[in-house]
Amino acid sequence: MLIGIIAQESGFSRDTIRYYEKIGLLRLPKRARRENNYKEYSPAILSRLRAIKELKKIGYTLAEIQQVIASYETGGMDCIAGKGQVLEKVRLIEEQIVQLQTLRLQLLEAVADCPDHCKIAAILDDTLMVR
Amino acid sequence: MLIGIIAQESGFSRDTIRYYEKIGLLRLPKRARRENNYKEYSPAILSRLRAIKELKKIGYTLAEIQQVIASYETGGMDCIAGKGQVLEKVRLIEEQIVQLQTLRLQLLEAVADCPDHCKIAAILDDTLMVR
DNA sequence: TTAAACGGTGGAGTATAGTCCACTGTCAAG
DNA sequence: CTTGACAGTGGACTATACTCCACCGTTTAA
Repeated sequence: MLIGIIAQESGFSRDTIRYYEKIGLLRLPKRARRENNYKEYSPAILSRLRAIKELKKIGYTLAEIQQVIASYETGGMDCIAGKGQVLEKVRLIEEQIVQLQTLRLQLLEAVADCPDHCKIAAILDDTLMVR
Repeated sequence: MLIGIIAQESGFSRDTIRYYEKIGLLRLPKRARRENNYKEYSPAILSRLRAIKELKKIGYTLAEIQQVIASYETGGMDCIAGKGQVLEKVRLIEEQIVQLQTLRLQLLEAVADCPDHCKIAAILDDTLMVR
């Protein structure tokens, strides 16, 4: 199929598919062309795009996706090691959540006394001392 | 003071300070030069860098910082409007937290049955159907 | 036939916040 | 004096994931 079709079927834009080819996430044989030089995308490429879509949904980066699919395709996919990596991702996410929650509290605190007392103005008073 | 000194005092790198000048977050009068053409940074610039540092700590982007400082300096700082903006930031943060928590659960779910059942492999089985 | 959509390529741009590189001039310390 | 650090400028690079632009050829539908 042509790129417009596979774009439609996969839910990725043509530009995104070309980008994935450029970074090696998708591989098209050089001979996969029509007579007019248009690229012929096989159903296998569509499958791969669907895999990419699913993995992106659970937070995998493109680099990680490339790695996971490569392992899978060479039959060397190690669920134990994969679990370790996933748990590491979970840990990073938990860290992020804590940071966001801290930030949230700080912001709420900043406006708690508004308009009687404005913490942002206080910061600026303390640092700029211009008023 | 010279850039090395203000970098030291402010905790920002020289490159960062130059970057802030470039994007207009810091403004140096053209005449603020020594005889050898080295830039002379006034204490006011240091104050401003300190303000930037504090605002970054509570999650403000550089664009937001530029805006807030500008308002403050023109005496037009509106605590009420500022509160609205802050609460909007809080809302976005809360959204992010929810997304991260969802993602966390999904990832934990993905490895829950590992190594008996590997969800990642299942995704790849479903999509790639190559094994 | 014509115009618009589609396809191709190469490359730059976007967002955000820096960071690094190349080159030149100045300053300070050994 | 010499060398290394410091300062300046312009511009490219980094990270991540696209998206847009310019230009050219092909296809499609009115």
